Amino acid sequence: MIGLSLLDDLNDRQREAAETIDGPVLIFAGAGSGKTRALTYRIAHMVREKGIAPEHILAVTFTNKAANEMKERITRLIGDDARRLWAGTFHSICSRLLRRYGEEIGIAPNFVIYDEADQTALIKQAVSIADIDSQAYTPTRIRWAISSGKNELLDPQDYARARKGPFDEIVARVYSRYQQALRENNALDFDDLLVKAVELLRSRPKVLAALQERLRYVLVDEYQDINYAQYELVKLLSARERNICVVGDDDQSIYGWRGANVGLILSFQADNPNTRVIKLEQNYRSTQKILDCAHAVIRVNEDRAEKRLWTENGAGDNLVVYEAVNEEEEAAYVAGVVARQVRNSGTRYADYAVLYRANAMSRNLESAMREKGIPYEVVGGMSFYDRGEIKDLAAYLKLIYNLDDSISLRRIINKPARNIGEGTVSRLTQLAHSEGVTLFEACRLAGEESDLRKAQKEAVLHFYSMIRRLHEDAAAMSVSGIVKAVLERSGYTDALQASGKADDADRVDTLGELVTDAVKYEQSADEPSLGGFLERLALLSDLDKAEDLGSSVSLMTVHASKGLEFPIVFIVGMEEGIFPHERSMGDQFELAEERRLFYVALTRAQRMVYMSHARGRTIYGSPHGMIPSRFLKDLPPESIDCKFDADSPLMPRMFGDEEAAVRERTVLAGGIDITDVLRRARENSAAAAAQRQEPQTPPAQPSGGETVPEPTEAGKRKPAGATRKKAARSPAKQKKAASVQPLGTGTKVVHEDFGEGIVVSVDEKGDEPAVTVAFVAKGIKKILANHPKLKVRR
DNA sequence: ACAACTTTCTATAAA
DNA sequence: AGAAAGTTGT
Ligand SMILES: Nc1ncnc2c1ncn2[C@@H]1O[C@H](COP(=O)(O)OP(=O)(O)OP(=O)(O)O)[C@@H](O)[C@H]1O
Repeated sequence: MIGLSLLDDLNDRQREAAETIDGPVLIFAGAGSGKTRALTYRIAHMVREKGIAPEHILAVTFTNKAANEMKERITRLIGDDARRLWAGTFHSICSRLLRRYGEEIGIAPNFVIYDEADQTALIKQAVSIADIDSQAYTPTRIRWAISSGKNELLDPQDYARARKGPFDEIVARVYSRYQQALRENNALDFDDLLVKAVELLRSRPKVLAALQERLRYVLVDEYQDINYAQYELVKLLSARERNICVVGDDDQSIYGWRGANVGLILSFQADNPNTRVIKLEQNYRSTQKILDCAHAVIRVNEDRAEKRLWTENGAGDNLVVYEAVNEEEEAAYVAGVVARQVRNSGTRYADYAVLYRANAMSRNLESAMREKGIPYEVVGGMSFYDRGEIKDLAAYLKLIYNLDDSISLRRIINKPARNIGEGTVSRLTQLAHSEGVTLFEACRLAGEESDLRKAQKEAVLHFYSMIRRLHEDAAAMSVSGIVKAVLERSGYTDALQASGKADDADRVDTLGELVTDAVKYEQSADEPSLGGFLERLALLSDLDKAEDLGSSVSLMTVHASKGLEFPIVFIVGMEEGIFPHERSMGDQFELAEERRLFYVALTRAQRMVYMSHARGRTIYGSPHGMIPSRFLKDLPPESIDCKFDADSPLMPRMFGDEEAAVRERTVLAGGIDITDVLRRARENSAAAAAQRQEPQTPPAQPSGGETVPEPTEAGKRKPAGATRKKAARSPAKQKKAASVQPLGTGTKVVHEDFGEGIVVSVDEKGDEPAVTVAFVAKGIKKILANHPKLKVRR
């Protein structure tokens, strides 16, 4: 439909990237410069103009959602051929590879994928057998160590050889047992998917050759966050044709903690002779002020490739830094701004994202959103798929799919209660050991002859035949049919319904949703299968799992927001110990990564950013005083407005006895000196006041109007969340919004009844913005910002 | 074996 | 504060 103008949507540099299809290409550029778009169009161009069959192209993305959206966009550009493209995350691609070719290296095609909880459970077993002090060496720490070993492609022997201390010694021992246990369970953990895929390609030249023949063009997005195993995989696959195009930004490397190595993108050019390096400098996403702030933050880091971005989008509004009393008030502020803007400024809920450093911080935000009736969607954290009942159901499915999976078996053998307790399970384990059979087979043996009591024998045998029958029947059933059969035959639903508790009724509903999920899967998958469904369950990213971002406010971690964009972004919890996180504060490298993370957060925004920090916060149930994040200090003062809330009873004191206020607040904050907060607040109020004197200064309240960059195309990795046109606003709304504009902290005002005064704070929590004004004659009063008797004093 | 109660631990980030 | 783990009584 686009004809010859396919590449018209690209600038010159992007077009160069899209047209250079042979040999190594590195697209290296800052945030929002159109890297992903260049990649997408490059694929379309290859198929459409260069006649390359889509099945010869492999595109690796960071989430499956990104892969699907890329496919969809390419489908729009070139038609249904795009469906034959290979696109996905490293993990899903490896999983598919191993299902197909895994037997070559001894992996049965019905392997199951172990998630973190399964891994930890397995390590616990390995640790207990190995008689290791599990106090000093927690399963979690060992899991981390094993995982980082795997990311470097170290097998247990390599790990033992490279050990550096007593901890590594233990890890090496556990690692070896752990791998043994995985084999016995016919399971792979997340990291194994990569490790085994590399092993396959390295050791089976025929398989490698077949894949190289098929995958002649390899493209990788977000290359700054790949680990060594992934690097090796890409290298192997692209070794023959050497048509490898990678895209990334060293400033956005935020996954070092899980083994990603930013050096791999920095050395790409050296690694691949004749690499064409393409740098993109025009930013299409954000306002100049957002870019200024982002650059001011990231330039502090050393050892980075300097990239200066420019934009035609205009300056935009000043970014806002809000000081909240505590986390609740912070959340109320966010919800208040959203509610008011959606009401008054013609924005939509989907235009907003609230970003935070840690998943646990979503709680307050959620309740604030609920309170104001704002639709929201939490990405990641404790989601649908993490609920106990879903994991139970998944465990049933895994066991039915792979009868060797003892971890899943243990999980559900007594769910619902079947009178098979811990004691019985450990007897079964012993039996399995002594007879050299799987735990599942041990159930059958135990039912025939063993020292179990009659009731237990029957229960175990009954469980065995139930699973056995499901396993056999599954072959002829649809995925949703299997799911339903499990729920019925296991008695799981019955038990929940019989309990009569409200929570359990909710659980029944949740399980019903998984049935729906299975039906949807059947409809969308090319060849639906239980294995495919389980793979999806295991490998979907948090972002993939989230639904309906198109009509709600998105709540997610900064990590999850990578690659996305939103018109308006909130970044909450800008405090020392939170962002940067205290566990990163002791290490320069980790601190630099925290800074990059903040850079990523800022650069998600198209037209407005609100940052907030709380003076106090409840952590582990007890109150803590918080210091504003060091990153806030790096923001250019001329591009930000600071606000704080005078409703806190302490604030007015600042105008009288400031020292007392400081003392009082120091106590409030748990003994931590917050003088710095006050100093900064004063400075910024003064700066803001000074700025407001100048006529051309944009208003503090984002109007959703003039400075808004043009709406994006159907929208990046965020389908329905595109920006609204400004023309849609009614004159009445415009007038209303306009009258609110100039009242920021420090503004001098005059009131018909109260006389002259100065704005002490702006309250955005309510539906209508209110200001607290210190009147010279009448003292401090709180008034609606658009009150007709209130005027700005020139 | 299991429900109800008490104590301890927890919250980086994620496929 | 809330979840997980541990403990007690039936
Ligand atoms: N040539 C262009 N003309 C107009 N808009 C563009 C152009 N290229 C990209 N854009 C828009 O700019 C925004 C950012 O593009 P894109 O997501 O591709 O950037 P990116 O470099 O991948 O960003 P990030 O580094 O954050 O992942 C998108 O909304 C995209 O539609």
